[in-house]
Amino acid sequence: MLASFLAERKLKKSKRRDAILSAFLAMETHVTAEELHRVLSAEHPGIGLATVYRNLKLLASCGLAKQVSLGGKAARFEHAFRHRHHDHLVCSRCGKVVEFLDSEIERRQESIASRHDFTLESHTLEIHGLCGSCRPPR
Amino acid sequence: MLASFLAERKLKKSKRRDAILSAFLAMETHVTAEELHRVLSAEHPGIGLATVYRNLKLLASCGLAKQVSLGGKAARFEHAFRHRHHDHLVCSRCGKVVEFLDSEIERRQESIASRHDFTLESHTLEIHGLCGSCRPPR
DNA sequence: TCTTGTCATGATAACGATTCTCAATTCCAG
DNA sequence: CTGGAATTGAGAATCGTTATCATGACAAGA
Ligand SMILES: [Mn+2]
Ligand SMILES: [Mn+2]
Ligand SMILES: [Zn+2]
Ligand SMILES: [Zn+2]
Repeated sequence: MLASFLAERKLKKSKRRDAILSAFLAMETHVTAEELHRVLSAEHPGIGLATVYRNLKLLASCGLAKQVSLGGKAARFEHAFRHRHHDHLVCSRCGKVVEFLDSEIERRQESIASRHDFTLESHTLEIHGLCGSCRPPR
Repeated sequence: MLASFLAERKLKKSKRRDAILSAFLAMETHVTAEELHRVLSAEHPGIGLATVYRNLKLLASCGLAKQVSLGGKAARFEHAFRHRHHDHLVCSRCGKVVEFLDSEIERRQESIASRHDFTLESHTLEIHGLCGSCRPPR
């Protein structure tokens, strides 16, 4: 997947590139470039933050990663290979993220787009609220 | 509306504040602080960009304006007084914005939130695509 | 109307996230 | 091996936004 993408565009393999890819794949959260950089620094000290950004963008453009916002200011990346599209429910207090997919909502978005003569390209749906453990009791 | 809000918090009226409010109200688009500043500069030269930011934030906190993102990097503000909640359809090429409201989608978001034991606070739904005039013919 | 304490403002510095620049390094096809 | 091309790290630069701070405007009371 990455290999063919690199080949097609005469991009090279590199130790850091591989390290970033596997660190990202090992990650199970919606991660920030900085967070990933911190993790990587343990095994690969000296790796630059800019390189993490560069490669994350690369992973995104070849479909291995997907950038999402989740409300915060820093961009977050999630796995995109063999991952169904989904939207997010985010706790505004602790940041907990729940992924969901509602096909009726998806369908309606299609119809809204075509009703207004738009060719749907993508959409972002984020629901923010307080999760059970953050909700004040009583 | 603004007046009572200001009074409650011992904030003052001011020429610029009024100017910003009315310029904003006159605006029919989803405007950027910088765009509004540019417009204001015609009638009120010398008004600072920081002041526009400050007051736009104020308008938002008293319910006269609402901040939305619409995909770009700069925050945009839209009227919020006597305005029903709605979501946006945005042309990824020319930036055209269409507002819509789908009550079934709204309802489903409620149910998704409660299904996961979240207390819904807000949501953001943005559909991106190409509008009719931007879509390549062929 | 003058006084005064408070709030608002403009200029500009600071910020955080991200990208860019560029010289040094690493790749890899030949 | 080599040479040319791609990659990298460090740090500068960018962009939108906020913070600082000295100065000006406001409103309420004397
Ligand atoms: Mn996700
Ligand atoms: Mn709108
Ligand atoms: Zn929570
Ligand atoms: Zn368009």
